[in-house]
Amino acid sequence: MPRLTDARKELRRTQIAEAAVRCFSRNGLERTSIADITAESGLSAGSIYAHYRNKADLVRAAAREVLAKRAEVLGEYAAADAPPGPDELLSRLIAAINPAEARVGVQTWGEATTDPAIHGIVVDMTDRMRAMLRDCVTAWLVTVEHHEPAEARERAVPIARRIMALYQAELLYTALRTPTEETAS
Amino acid sequence: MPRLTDARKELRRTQIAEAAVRCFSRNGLERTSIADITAESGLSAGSIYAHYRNKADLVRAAAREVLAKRAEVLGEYAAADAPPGPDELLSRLIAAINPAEARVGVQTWGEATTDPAIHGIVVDMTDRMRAMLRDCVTAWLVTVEHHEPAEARERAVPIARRIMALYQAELLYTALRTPTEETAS
DNA sequence: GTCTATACGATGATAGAC
DNA sequence: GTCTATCATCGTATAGAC
Repeated sequence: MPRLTDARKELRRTQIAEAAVRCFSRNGLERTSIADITAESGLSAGSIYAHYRNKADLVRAAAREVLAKRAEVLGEYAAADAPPGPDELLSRLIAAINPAEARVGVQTWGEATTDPAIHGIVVDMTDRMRAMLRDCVTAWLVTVEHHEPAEARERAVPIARRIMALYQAELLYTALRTPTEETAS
Repeated sequence: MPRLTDARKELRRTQIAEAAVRCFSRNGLERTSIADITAESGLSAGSIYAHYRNKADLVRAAAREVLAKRAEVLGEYAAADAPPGPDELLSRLIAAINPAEARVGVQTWGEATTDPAIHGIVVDMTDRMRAMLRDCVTAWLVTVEHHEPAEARERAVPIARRIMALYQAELLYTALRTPTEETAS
C-alpha cells in the first residue's frame, strides 16, 4: 500500500471538508448544495463524490472535524503542567471559540436531534470533552487545592458538568450574536 | 369584520402549526416536507397554503409557538407570590421541559445561525426570557433575601444570565438524550 | 482523479373544480 | 376553504471522456 497516495487522498478529503464547513457556516447544513461546495473548493461534483460516498457522509466528516478541533484545544490544557482552575479553564475555552465553527457546531446539535449518525458523533465528542474536563479539574483539585486523589475525582464530576454546560451556552451565544462573515474572494 | 371567522382561522393555523411541530420533532425543520405535514394534520397541501404563504412562514410560526410556550411557563413563576430562589427556579424550569419541544427548540437554534427571520425570533424570545428571569430573581432578592431594590436589580442580572445558560444546556441535554417518540396513530 | 453533462427523484407551490 | 392533480424547479448522484 503506497502511504504517500493515502496521505494525498486524506489531504484532499480535508480540503473538501474544510470548504464544506465554510459553506455550512454561511448557509447551514441542509441549505448548502453540492454546487456550493464545488464553488467554494474549486473542485467539481465528480471529484467530491470520488472522496465521499454521498452528502450525508460529507456532513458527518465535517461535523467530526469541527468537534474534534474543539476537543483538541481542551486536550492541550489537560496536559499542561499547571492545571487551571474551573473559572480559568472556562475562560480559556471561551476565548478559543471561533465564530464560524460555533455556528456549525450549533447546526450540528440541531441535526443530531433527528439524524442518528450525527447524534452519535455529537454525543461521543461531548462525552469525551466532559471526561477531559473532569481529568483537568481533578488534577487541579489535587495539585493546587491539595485534595485526596479519590475525593478529588469524585468532586470533579459535577464541576466538569457545570463547566461544560456554561461552555455550551457560550457557544450558542457566540453562534447567534456573531454576524456571518462574507465570502472571502 | 366577523370575529368568529377570524377565531376559526386562527384555530386552523395553530392546528397546522402543531402538526408541523410534531413533524419537526421527528424529522427536523428541513427534512420535513409539506407532504409530511398534510399526513400529520389530516389536511391537504392546498389548505395549508391557504393559511401560510410558504413553508418558511410555517416554520417561523412553529418556532414562535414553541418558544412562546417556554416563555409562558416562566411568566407564571414570575407572577407567583412567593418568588423561588435561583436554584429552585432552575429546577422548575428544567422540570417543565418537554422532550419533543426541546428538540424543535434546538433545531431552531441551528436554523437561527443562518436564517435571519428565525434568528430574530430566537434572539427576541431569549432576551425576553432572560428579562423575566431577572425580574424573578430581583423579586426573590428583595422579598426573601431583604436586599435593597436598587442593589437587587443590579445583582440579579448575572444570576439570571447564569440560570439561562444552565437552562439552555439542560435543554440541549434533553434534546439529545431523549429518544424520538413514534407517531401516535 | 478530475472534469462536463445529464438522468432521476423529490419537493415546494399552484390551478381549478367543488 | 378544501380538495386533487399537476407543474416547475432544484439538487443529488452517476456516466463517460480525458
